Amino acid sequence: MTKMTDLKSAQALPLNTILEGDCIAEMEALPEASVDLIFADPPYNLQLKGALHRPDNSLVDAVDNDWDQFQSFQAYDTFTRAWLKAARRLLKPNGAIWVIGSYHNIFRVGAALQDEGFWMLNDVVWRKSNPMPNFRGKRFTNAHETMIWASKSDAAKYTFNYEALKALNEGIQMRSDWVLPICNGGERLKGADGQKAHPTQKPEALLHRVLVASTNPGDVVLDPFFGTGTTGAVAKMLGRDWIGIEREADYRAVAAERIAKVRKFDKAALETMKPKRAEPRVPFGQLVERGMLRPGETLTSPSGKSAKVRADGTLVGLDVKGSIHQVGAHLEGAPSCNGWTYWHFKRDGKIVPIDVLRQQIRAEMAESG
Amino acid sequence: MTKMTDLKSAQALPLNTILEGDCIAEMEALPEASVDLIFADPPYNLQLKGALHRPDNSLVDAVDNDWDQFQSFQAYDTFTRAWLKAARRLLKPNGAIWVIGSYHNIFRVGAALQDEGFWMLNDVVWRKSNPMPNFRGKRFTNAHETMIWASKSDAAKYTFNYEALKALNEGIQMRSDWVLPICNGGERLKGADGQKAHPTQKPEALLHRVLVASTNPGDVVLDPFFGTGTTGAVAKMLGRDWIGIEREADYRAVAAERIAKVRKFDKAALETMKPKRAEPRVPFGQLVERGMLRPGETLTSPSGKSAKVRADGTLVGLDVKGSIHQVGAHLEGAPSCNGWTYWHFKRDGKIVPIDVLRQQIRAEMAESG
DNA sequence: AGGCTAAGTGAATCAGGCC
DNA sequence: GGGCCTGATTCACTTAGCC
Repeated sequence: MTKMTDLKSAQALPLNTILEGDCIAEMEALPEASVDLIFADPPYNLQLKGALHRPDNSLVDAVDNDWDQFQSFQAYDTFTRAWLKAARRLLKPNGAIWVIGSYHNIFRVGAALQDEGFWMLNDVVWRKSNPMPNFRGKRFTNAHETMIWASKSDAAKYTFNYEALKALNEGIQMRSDWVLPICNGGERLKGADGQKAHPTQKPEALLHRVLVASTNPGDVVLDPFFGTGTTGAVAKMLGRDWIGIEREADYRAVAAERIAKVRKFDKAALETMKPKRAEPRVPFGQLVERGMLRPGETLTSPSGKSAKVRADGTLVGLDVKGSIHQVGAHLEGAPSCNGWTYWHFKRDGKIVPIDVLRQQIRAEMAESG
Repeated sequence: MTKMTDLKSAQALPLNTILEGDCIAEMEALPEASVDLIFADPPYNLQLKGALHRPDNSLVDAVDNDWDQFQSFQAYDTFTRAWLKAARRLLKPNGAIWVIGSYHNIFRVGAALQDEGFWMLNDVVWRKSNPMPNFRGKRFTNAHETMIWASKSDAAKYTFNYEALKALNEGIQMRSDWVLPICNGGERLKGADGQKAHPTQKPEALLHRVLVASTNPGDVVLDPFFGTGTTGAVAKMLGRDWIGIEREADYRAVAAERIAKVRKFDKAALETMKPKRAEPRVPFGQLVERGMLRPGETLTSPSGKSAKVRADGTLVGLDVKGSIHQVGAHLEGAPSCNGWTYWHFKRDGKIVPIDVLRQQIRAEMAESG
């Protein structure tokens, strides 16, 4: 049974834990096709040539960690392709991946994603509302980072909570550029020495939007470059399961402590706006069977077309017969037509769309469970 | 003498003309190290599978030209590396290149640039103020394109007119994300049939900013994918010399006619380039993403109503869910409601309207420009 | 002229379920 | 998996047309 296999894979997964070690080896040890989403913030391979000072001569605390050093583009590519391959194996067929980077590495990552068979869905720009300025006046303020969102393949039925994102954006569909502040203030984790615990901690708001957009409650989210665990913290809040992989003990310790403090949001708060497709399908014929519309009754369209209802739930127009959608499309010369909103009938002297009858049936269904 | 060599090369250049033919062959025929800047808008290699209709059933006029078709990523890469190699040969040692693209091609272009020895200076995001929406609700609105700005090598003393850009941006350092409208209206070139002359004409404002930033008057600017000649038109306005290369006779004809009409710089034109500074819209969902309000938290109204916040920035009340405005209006039995002033939350023991949080975000945004 | 409404359009990798 | 059918889905801006 498929269900049992799923269950077995799920049980084998070390959910809601931080794995220690190299992400490639750790991913290879996990069961294939077991993860719904991967969020990855890999090393950026910054090519910094020396210390950078602000105009007031203070030193900029740049990323100079060992884990960000690669000998060449080729070495970086080899590393990138290896972890992407391991990541792809882990994803369920309908799974997806997000990778974030800057101009130093994102183009190599993007090309590798395509070469490995991922299917790009969007590139999303995180537009920082408070970036570090360019102190020397030699370039544009580096005010954004780029995220790539890709499904496992071009055939994948990836998750996208369109209505929820549209709600987040007050009724307008969400764009590919997101304006969000960088992570600082109380959210920025500090070590015992008061220094920032991780040089590139991502803001929780960014992960919130990523996870609301592309996962559902109960999904498994894996982050192979876990760092201080922003992915895990937000996943926990949102009722998603998570797995982190991190090499550095210091980061693991900070992440574990951080996530332990996180409270999950109430179940009701996790519900988001749902698409219409999620509602039960009501065949048009049911309206006729139930006597809401009589065979022989005439339906009309806003454009002045008309057709008659038949006993089997089909319509017949001037030179056409078929479903409410087919007849509407034919009469309009359109490639398709939503008959529910196209066709109208008369009730109490008013012209109303037949969709109100469908809504009536759906309301009844909801009441009776 | 270096000066003489420069002069000789410059004289051999076919300045302010459109060369006909394949850009690789044409570039190879020009003298090396003779060009100050290259602006390239190569084919994006869109992989469209079928017709797309808008919700009103009208057909989207997609880019399906032959010149955008490639057999595979490998074929696209071969093409890309060939023209980049020819372009690099043409550049003076301190020259630079801009390439524009979308997620379909820009990652491959970026990786190839690095592999060919170009040195990335910035990636710049063109945020379209009026992009085409995603009609099926399957992805984020594809609301931006990416430009890469790179010098010929990491040793190049490239041109960057920092102060001019800062002035263009009202005294604030220019960022790597530029908000500009797409090219339409009177600027959009039409053919004799009234149809758009080119499917992907770029706005002059974009080229204006590129050329002001990275060239000086008298510099030579080459565009190997000239199209309808936006680069040439803006270069002429700004007193730069230009060279275009274009395969298609139709495009060449339109471009030549267009550029002939252009007059050199007119100060009034600069005024239109200034970004608008309207009060930014802040979706309520951003308060949730940013952790200013917690999913599950209760909001109250002065009239004693209450509702709970959900993870997607919608509210859920007794028998209603939706935006802060919708739920407020419903609970009051009013036709509309300003949720920002209607809903309140508790902070430091005091009841305050959620609008204070919006003001807080706007203050942050104002600081960052 | 001016104000209003309707129609048109832009680099797009744009469906899902059932039989 | 293929074929067939249902039915869900858009934002900002420009231009044309009408009053």
